[in-house]
Amino acid sequence: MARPREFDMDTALDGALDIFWRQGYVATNLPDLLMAMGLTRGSFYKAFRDKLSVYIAALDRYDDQVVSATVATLAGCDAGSAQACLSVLFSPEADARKGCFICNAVVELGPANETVAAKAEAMTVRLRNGILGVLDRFEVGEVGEKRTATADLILHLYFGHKAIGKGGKPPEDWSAHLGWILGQANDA
Amino acid sequence: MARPREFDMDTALDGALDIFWRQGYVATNLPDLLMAMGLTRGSFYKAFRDKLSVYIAALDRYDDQVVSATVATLAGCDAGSAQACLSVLFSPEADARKGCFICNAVVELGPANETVAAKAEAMTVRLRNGILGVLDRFEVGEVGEKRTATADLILHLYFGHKAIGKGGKPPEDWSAHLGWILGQANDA
DNA sequence: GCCATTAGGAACCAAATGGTACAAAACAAA
DNA sequence: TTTGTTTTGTACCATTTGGTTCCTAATGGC
Repeated sequence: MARPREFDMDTALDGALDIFWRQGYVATNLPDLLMAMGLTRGSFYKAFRDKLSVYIAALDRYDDQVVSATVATLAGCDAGSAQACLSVLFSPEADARKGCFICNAVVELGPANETVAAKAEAMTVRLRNGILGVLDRFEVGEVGEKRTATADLILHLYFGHKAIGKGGKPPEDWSAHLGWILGQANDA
Repeated sequence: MARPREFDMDTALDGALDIFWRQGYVATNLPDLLMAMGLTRGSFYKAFRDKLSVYIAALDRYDDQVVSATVATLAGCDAGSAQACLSVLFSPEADARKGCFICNAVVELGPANETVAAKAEAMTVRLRNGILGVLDRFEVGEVGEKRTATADLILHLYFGHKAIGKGGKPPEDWSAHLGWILGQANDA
C-alpha cells in the first residue's frame, strides 16, 4: 500500500543505545545520533518524535536487552553457589568505559526528567530482585530482612563497580569479594 | 590603585560547585551559573576564562573541601574500630540527590575531557588511600594485598552508595554492612 | 500503468547557547 | 581633583542546536 521503511528499527535502536550509553545524552548531537542509527534526518523524524523520545526508547531497549539478560542469567544459573551465580555481575566486560547505562541516565537526566528517573528506578528494582532471587534460592542469610540487606549491598557494589569501570580503571575480577559478603551473611 | 572586585572568590566558587554538583555541566547554562555564583557576565569573563574552566575549578574545590575533609576525618578518627571510622563514608547526608561529584564528573565529562578524567581519578585515589590508612591503622586484613582489596571493595561500595542516593532512594545507614566486610577481611 | 501513501533527503529555520565589546562606574594613588 | 586602572553591567554577536518543510522517490494495491 505504501513504501516500506528501508531501515531496521531494532538495528537503529541498538545504534542509539550504544552511542547514548557511550557518550551520554547532550554530548551526542543529532548528526552523531543519526550516524549511529544509520538513518537520515527525514527518516528519523518520520519514525520518532524527537531526540529525547529516542533516548527513552534506548533506555527501554537497555531494559529489554541488558537488564533482562542479566536477570535471566541470574535466574537460570545452575552453578552450585550463590557466589558463582552472582559473579556474572562483576565479570570483566569488553567495553567497561561505557559504564552502567542506568547510572549514566540517573546522573545526566534523572534530576531533570521524571520519566528517565522512573525507568532507571524500575530497572534498579529489577536487578535487585534478580540478586535477591539468587540469595533466596541458595538460602543465603537466614531471615528475609538480612537477605534484602545483602541484596542491597551487592547491588550497591555492582553500581560502584560500573562507576569505577567508566572512570577507566582496568576491570578486575571481584568475585572474591562476593565470597566475603555472602560468607558473612551466612555467619551473622 | 584600581577598583577592587566586589564579589568573594570562594563564595562564587562554592556556588558554582553547588550547582554543577546538583545539575551537571550542560544542564547548567550560563544564566544559571551566574545566578549561582552571584555575579554578572562581565565579572564572570573578567575573572574566569570560560565555563569549562570554572567547572574544573569547582572540581578542584570539591577536592579541597569535600575530599580533603573526608580524608582528614578518616585519618584523624579516634574511634575504637575501623567500622566506626569508615562509617563516615556512609552517613546519611542532607542532600543525597546531588550524588558524588566525582562520579557525576566521570559520567558526564570524563569520556570527552582528559583533565576532568585525570582529576577524578586523582580524587578517587585519595579516597582509596584514606580508606586504606584506616585499615592499616586497625590492622584489618593480615597482609597488604588483602588490605588493598578490602579498601577497593569499600571504595566501590561508597560509589555505589552515592549513585543510589542520586537516584533518589532514601538514604539508609549502611554501617552494618561495613561490619560484615571488615569482619570477613579479618577472618579470611 | 495509475495512484494513494509513505520513506528519504536536503535546504531551511527559530531559538538558545557560550562568548565578546564597550561604555560607565568605582576605586586608589598622586 | 585628576588620572590610570580595573570591575561591572548591558548590549550584542556568531555558532550550534534540535526541529520543520517540502519535494522527490519508491512501493503495493487496484
